[in-house]
Amino acid sequence: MLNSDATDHATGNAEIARQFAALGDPIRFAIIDRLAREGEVPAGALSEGFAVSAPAVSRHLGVLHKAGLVQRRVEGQRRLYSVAPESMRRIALWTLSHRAFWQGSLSRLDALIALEEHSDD
Amino acid sequence: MLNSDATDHATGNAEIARQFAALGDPIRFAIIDRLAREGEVPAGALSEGFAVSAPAVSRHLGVLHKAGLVQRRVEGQRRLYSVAPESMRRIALWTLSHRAFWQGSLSRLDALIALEEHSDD
DNA sequence: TCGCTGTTTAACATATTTGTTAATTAACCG
DNA sequence: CGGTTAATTAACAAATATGTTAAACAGCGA
Repeated sequence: MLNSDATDHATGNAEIARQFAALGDPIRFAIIDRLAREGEVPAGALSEGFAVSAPAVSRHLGVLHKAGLVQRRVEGQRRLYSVAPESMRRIALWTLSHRAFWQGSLSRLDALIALEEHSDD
Repeated sequence: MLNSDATDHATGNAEIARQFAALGDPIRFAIIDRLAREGEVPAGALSEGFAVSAPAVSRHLGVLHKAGLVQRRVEGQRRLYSVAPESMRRIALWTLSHRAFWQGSLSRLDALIALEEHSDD
């Protein structure tokens, strides 16, 4: 058991973990997936789309907003939500930093060899 | 409020959401990050690296295993854990499927993305 | 102003998650 | 066999998350 550095090697690991946690709920994941496809969607439309009450969706949106995954824009009485691009980029970057594990159909050993070969990133 | 299809448009959304949930815990995220860098690591070594007890790490590994994110190999009295490549690929593909949201601004990254450009959408 | 629509906050019950320590299982070695 | 190491499972407390309904807030328009 070491200090907290041991659980947080790279910069911003805690933040991306919180973003993954936000994406971990099926409803929130579906919300993000839908926003990424449809662009801006008002809260009310999302409530109709998912099988929980409007207050529940509202709080899910709050969680996503707090995690930095969505942006909110006020237009009249509606709140229009959309995906925050930077957050998606952060997640994509993380997957790319470990791309040796998913590029092609690599075995675990191949992945490690690939990691050795381009150790930059 | 529609039926459950509305919260699960694409195939396997529930599964990837569970994987995000597994990655959402800071310790589990750090475990995955470390396994992706180091390859196979026995449970005991992980326990030493993170600031919680061995049983706690063991259960985190169980969660990761159940979510399909890690593989377990028994060697003598040790259990060697490693990242399951397919799960990483699934997450990477999800980010790529929404790359319109993040590919805009990083030029060094654009080259990497260009390599994947032929694959989907 | 009043009522209507859109959305969030409050209050609360229930379920899940996470951590701890103690006990258990399994393999190794004298 | 008996002791030691490696890891998991059991039992339980505390914290967090999720859903509901009711109330509150805010903008729109007659």
